Amino acid sequence: MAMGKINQERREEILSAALRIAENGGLAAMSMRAIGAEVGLTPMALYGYFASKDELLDWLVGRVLQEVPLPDPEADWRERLLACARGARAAAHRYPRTFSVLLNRPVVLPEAMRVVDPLYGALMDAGIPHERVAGWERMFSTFVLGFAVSEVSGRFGEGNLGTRERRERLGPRELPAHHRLGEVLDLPVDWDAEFEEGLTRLVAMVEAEGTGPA
Amino acid sequence: MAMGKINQERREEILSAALRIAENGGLAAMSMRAIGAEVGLTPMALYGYFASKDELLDWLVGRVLQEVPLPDPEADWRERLLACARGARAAAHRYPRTFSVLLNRPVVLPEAMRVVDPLYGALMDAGIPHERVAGWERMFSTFVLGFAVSEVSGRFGEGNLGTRERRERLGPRELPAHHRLGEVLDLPVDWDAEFEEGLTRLVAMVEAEGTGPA
DNA sequence: ACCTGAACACCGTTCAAGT
DNA sequence: ACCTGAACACCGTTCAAGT
Repeated sequence: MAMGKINQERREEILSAALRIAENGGLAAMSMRAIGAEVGLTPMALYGYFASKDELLDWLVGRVLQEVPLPDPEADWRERLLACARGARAAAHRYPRTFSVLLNRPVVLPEAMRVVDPLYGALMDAGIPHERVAGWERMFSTFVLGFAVSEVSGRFGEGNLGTRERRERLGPRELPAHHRLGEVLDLPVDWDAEFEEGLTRLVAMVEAEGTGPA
Repeated sequence: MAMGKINQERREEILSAALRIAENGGLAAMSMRAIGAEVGLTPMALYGYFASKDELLDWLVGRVLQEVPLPDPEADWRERLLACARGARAAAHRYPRTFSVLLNRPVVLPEAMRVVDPLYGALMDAGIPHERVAGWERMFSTFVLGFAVSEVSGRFGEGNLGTRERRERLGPRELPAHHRLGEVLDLPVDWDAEFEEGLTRLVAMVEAEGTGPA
């Protein structure tokens, strides 16, 4: 940037505008021109706040991370882990078209550390050896982000509509296991319950490795 | 499309060209013009094979999935699960700039079912109740894809370079847990081992829920 | 310190036309 | 059945200029 003080409030305003545009219209609609118009500026004025659109997207990761609430530090470490996970998934549901930037871009922001820090704290309090805390945090956040992104990107399937007919187009020779399972695959899915089940398993695994409160 | 027979070979050729361009130059370099030039066609000729660039990207998901090898159906269910997971991660390392399309786009392709089918088969053979097979497959593939995408997108950090100085810029008040952990966070990470550890845990969990071979 | 306007080299895509 | 060329409405970004 090579720039002196710049108006931080205005920068936040620009990022919120970008987020708004991405949520109605999709990420593709989030052009510099559209963002500029949303805040009443020429597209070129944005280059006073961000060196490029790519840098703006990096900051947008931080803007989305701000929407993940921090857990109550007084709570049990289990409660803190659950609160972080549920808060992140809730943010994904709130910003379904933008959330995937979290998995697609290298995270090199203070905001990322702000969100990771309570996870480190909870894992230490669970008694995880210090040299293994970062690895557990990666497991935990990979599950949470992976699940949330899969949900909102539609990778898990949009309510299984049409799944049955697609399955039958290929036949039991190509898809033996699908056909053995049959109509069980068309059952509705309780995504909340599935997420909570995964979380419960993870917390149990942390508990098993931990040696009790530090 | 509203189109009769079209040259399937040519379509594969186009998708391979697109993959090649994305890998050297990044996804942003994968323009219709660039893809056309790579196969010796006008950009407009591509619209005879794909209705839009978006549809081309959907097919590209299938093209990447083709790179995930199918496991030996004679092997133990554990071996089959491991083979699928390692094969998918290997594909991510082979196509680091393209692989994230798998998590970002709804998957509605026969190729996706082709990859999922052996997972269903392995989970059934592990004794997972039929109505829970799809859920387990989602857990498993979320871990594998989430980990692989995080690795290649740099979300896990590029060898922790600069982590220390960024940590110290924020101080122990904002990042208490980071500072309690201190230099342990700068230790090098064995990604292969971390992936294998996660896999081992997942397989153990499947085994615990399963009731033995069907 | 912050913003604009014109311009450049690109995009994806439509349309009419060619063989 | 397959492909081209010109054109349209967009992009991100540079540069010189304005206050």
